[in-house]
Amino acid sequence: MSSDQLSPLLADLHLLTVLAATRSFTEAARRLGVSKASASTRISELERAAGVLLVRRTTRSVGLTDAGQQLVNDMQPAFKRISESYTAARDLVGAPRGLIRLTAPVALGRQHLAPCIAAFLQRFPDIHIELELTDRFVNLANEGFDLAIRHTSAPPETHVAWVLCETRSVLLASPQYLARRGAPRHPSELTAHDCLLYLGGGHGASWTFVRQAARKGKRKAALRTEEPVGERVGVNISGTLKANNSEVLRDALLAGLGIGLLPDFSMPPGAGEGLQPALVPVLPDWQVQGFFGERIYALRPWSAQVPKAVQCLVAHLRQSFAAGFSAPS
Amino acid sequence: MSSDQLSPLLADLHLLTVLAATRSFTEAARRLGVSKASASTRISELERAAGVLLVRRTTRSVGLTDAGQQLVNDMQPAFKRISESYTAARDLVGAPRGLIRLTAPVALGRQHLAPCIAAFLQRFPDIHIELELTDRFVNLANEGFDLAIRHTSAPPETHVAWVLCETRSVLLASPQYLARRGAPRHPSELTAHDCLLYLGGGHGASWTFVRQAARKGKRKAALRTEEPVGERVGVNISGTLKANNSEVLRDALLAGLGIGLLPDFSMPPGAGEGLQPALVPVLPDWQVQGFFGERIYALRPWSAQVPKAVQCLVAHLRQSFAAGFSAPS
DNA sequence: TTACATTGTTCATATTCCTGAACAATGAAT
DNA sequence: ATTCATTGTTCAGGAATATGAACAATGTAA
Repeated sequence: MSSDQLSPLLADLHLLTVLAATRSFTEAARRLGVSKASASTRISELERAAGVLLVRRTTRSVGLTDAGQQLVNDMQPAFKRISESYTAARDLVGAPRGLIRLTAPVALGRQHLAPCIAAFLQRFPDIHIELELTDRFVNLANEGFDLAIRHTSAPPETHVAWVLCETRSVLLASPQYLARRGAPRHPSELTAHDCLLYLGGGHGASWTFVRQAARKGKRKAALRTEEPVGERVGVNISGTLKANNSEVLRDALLAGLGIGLLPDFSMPPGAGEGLQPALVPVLPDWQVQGFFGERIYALRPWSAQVPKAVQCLVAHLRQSFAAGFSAPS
Repeated sequence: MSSDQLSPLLADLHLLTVLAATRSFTEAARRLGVSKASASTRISELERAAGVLLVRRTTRSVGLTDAGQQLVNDMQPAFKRISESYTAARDLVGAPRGLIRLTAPVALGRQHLAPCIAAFLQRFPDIHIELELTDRFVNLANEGFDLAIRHTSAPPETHVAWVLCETRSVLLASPQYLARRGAPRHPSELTAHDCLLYLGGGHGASWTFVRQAARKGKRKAALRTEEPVGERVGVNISGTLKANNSEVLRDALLAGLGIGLLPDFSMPPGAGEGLQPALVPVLPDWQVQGFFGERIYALRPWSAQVPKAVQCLVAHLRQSFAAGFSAPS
């Protein structure tokens, strides 16, 4: 059939693919920057033109008919290709520009990403960013994201992954708590403490400690211990508060509710520093392993080439994150 | 880059690919069924959005810049795929419909195709046909045709080819001419005659004859000749009229201007029949080879699947053409 | 169950985009 | 060189589309 009468339907067909991904008129419309009224009308119009029902509407949930799903499956790579070709052409000249849809964990995003991004946007005024903070692991390709910041130890192989920086997990408590309950001197003593547990990421209620050389300022003291470096100790922990939000945990730590594990970049400013530190390290000679990821990555669904704007953002983030987070003393 | 802001540009990008194929705003606009004003504005808008010059305008001829050509090359297969997917979905249910852009040789088209098509359109009111008659060999894919009718002996391998019918070339003259100049009894005598030559198709000014068993009504007479069946004779012909239009040749034949070669389907109604035939066969025991093609084909650029409307048209044409053309006696 | 929040659809209004004719520019033919 | 036909662009009027608030329907939570 002549493809020439298809031009005005292209936008509608693209809308259909977005609708298939979001399974929601509201969300699809939002993502395309049109009103949901328009989205609704255009899909209806498309169905009328095609003569086939493409979308199954149950007034509350949106699904695709077999015909619609088949159509979307056939077209999706084509639209992806067109999009990539277009941005490639656009990137040929001039300053990088365009919209970057970015997702990141809530805490990391608020504390570190947002400031970086502010500076970035000032430097590249033609780049727009849409930042969605969520601790849910979104499917980048399906939900239309260009980049994700992830705190993990093993990035998925199906994506392009840039390392932004290394991270550590640090065991912390407030001086008030330690004064009240005493500071543990061996991981096994933690069973007698209130431990604050991070929910999510599929972790159980246990921490694995590895003995390591003490940090700089205390090297001589550490070398005096009888225990060998490399010793492993697993501890089942229990406590009064479990939360899936690291900021809640941090605030609980500050309030003296117990001993908790935080990624180093989540530590409040001034932790372990100064005369009256808000939080101090617990068991500094031991490192907790495999709880929080060991690196921060920028992830991107695989594509033929990376848009210049995304390249710039990643470069900027690498630079900012490489500057590092002040590690607890 | 997020592909989501791309929706409104899709139609423009598609227009760009058509513009690349036609190298003309006027023609591209016509093919897409929009005004050239719109085509012009939209391309300008696209260039502004992309920030790159895509089209090289010399006010008279349209070319693409490197960036534009690259972009079109990248997107073309994607648009083709989308188009095919869409028509496939549309073909899932209901009566066949849609637009078929069809090209055919002028004479064949006017004389035989047009009547067939009239009946076809009546049977399938939802199918629209755009018929372009030209003796130029158009590039189907580039110029956006869905189907071509060709009179040839070897269809290109890159296309899907359906045989509509077999054809023969027939040597004819008017009774008046033969009465005036005498009827040749052997091909070699043609050098003394006025021969009407078809230009085009890359043929030179010679006809190759092969002796064959005489036709039905004269079998006994033919068997009496001394010459063996299969004898080949090449004749360099000359004459007063050469034309690239078989209808002009036919009219010249009718006017008694000479002896000419016509494909059997181009013969005027009643040729060789009745008491006062308008044209009579010349050298009926000889068959001219390799001049006009030996078959009529329907050709189609290769694609994953053939739209239902095109299938129906081809089936209809096969049926109509198989009924055959009344062969000269 | 009963509210509630959210979803998809509808409709009058406003915006956008397309149209068709007039114009300027150019290549071909005389 | 000059004419002529045709091309691409521009502009004002008009058709088609998008908008957003109001509505009805449905999954969820208490």
